[in-house]
Amino acid sequence: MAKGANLKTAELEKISHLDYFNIAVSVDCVIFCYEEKELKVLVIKSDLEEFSNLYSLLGDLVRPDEDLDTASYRILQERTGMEDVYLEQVHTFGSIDRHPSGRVITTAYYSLIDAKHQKLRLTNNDLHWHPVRNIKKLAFDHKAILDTCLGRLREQVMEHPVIFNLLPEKFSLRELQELYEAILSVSLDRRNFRKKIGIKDWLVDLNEMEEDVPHRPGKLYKLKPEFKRKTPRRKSSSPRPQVA
Amino acid sequence: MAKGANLKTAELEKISHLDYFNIAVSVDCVIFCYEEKELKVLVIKSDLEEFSNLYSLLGDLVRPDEDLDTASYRILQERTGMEDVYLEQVHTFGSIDRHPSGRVITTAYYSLIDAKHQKLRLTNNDLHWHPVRNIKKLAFDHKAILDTCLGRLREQVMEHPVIFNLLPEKFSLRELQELYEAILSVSLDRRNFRKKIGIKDWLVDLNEMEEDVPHRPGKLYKLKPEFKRKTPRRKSSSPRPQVA
DNA sequence: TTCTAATGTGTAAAAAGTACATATTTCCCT
DNA sequence: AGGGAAATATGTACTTTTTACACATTAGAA
Repeated sequence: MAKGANLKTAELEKISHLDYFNIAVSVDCVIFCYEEKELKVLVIKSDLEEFSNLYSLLGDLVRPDEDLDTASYRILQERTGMEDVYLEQVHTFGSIDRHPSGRVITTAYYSLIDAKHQKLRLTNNDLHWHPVRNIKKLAFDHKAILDTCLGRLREQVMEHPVIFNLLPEKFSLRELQELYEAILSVSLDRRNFRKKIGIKDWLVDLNEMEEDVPHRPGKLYKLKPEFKRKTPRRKSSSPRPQVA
Repeated sequence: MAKGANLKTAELEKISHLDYFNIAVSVDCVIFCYEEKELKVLVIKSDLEEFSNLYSLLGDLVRPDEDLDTASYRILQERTGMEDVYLEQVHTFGSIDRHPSGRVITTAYYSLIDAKHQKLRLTNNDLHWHPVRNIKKLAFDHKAILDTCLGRLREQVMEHPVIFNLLPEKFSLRELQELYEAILSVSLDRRNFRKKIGIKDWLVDLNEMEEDVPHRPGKLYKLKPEFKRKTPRRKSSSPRPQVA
């Protein structure tokens, strides 16, 4: 339940018998970055005793005055300090017993950020980037949440220009290809990859070269500005319903 | 808020100041069927005064002892009497002001059912099938929910064999094509359509013919059993988290 | 200067998608 | 019983996309 759940126990007791308002609502963020040629996810040591040896995703209860997208954005900002991030809702997990302290449903978001541009707000809870492929178990149902979000990312990555949120502004085609390979866990043919990316017409050739690489430098590219879409696709708050 | 929200006002008042347990959780079902060559959705007259002239989707508050998938299944069953239905979670809508009587977040599901096999549980609220293409406005944010679910259906329909849940067990290729055309709002070339369906290898030729058609009857097909997937893709309740 | 490691590029074959026309079968009507 | 209407069934040429695959070039490092 992370922080934010600062309810006095007495109050909790008082409402626990009520049928329809005793479900808490949280959001959990699967925050991906790409670092050292690996896809990583931001995790933190669980502060629940039940899960004392496990890590969990970053999440928090939704405040009564914020919508879900705002809540996920807040969590991301609190932890990474980043202002302009790509976030997308994926799925809501609502099993009865998914949280040991009570009924909490959670809406999962995934987020893509450029590891270079963020500074983690360090806590004493061992907040850190963890390679996705090493993660076997997480607290709560967070492993299932991670898997679902990774699945969604994989679905989107070939169709939509979202992957660029994981890279710095300027990148080489090799970096881009390695990132695809890391996300999809496949290896791709270089020529076919370049052809395919070329067809999509997402990139601008910057006429600049890589620097500080221990081999022949490659050209640098950036994403065409019209494809930058860091804010959620769906509007964060739908218009108030109009009475006929 | 539909039925189910039978809280006494005093109790409501008592808890309304609490920060984190005053968000109600509902599910809304976008129940599609295919009838008279049109895609239709099940709607009901809103029972809120604010929306007295509008229809809404079928929804209800989630009970404390049921998970989200179960709740959507219950709603569907209560209204259509069907046992074995295709249901899939799409998106959770959580704007602060989406519901006039308070903070209610809702998880939207879409469902596909064969119109022939259900009998609506009639109410005095004008529950009925409404052609999707005629719907301009619904109560709450239900029009946005409908649009989102229709969009998801369209995304899935060419890739996954879900569409067959809208058809009877046996169908002709013409019926199938007309259904695709209704969902996608396009018209398709018959020969190319048959080729494409053939490649997917989803169908079994039943060696039977249509009957009671006013023209030359076509062959009947059915979906191969291994592609029937009426239950939700994601497990309806995730395993209890295991402590390390 | 030579070696190494990566960049950059093209072509042929296979698969999938698109556009398009004619013969056939059944029903229905006279 | 025959003829017309309406829908079924089917194939081919063209284009586009996908896949498999090899060699010359460049810059850094030794």
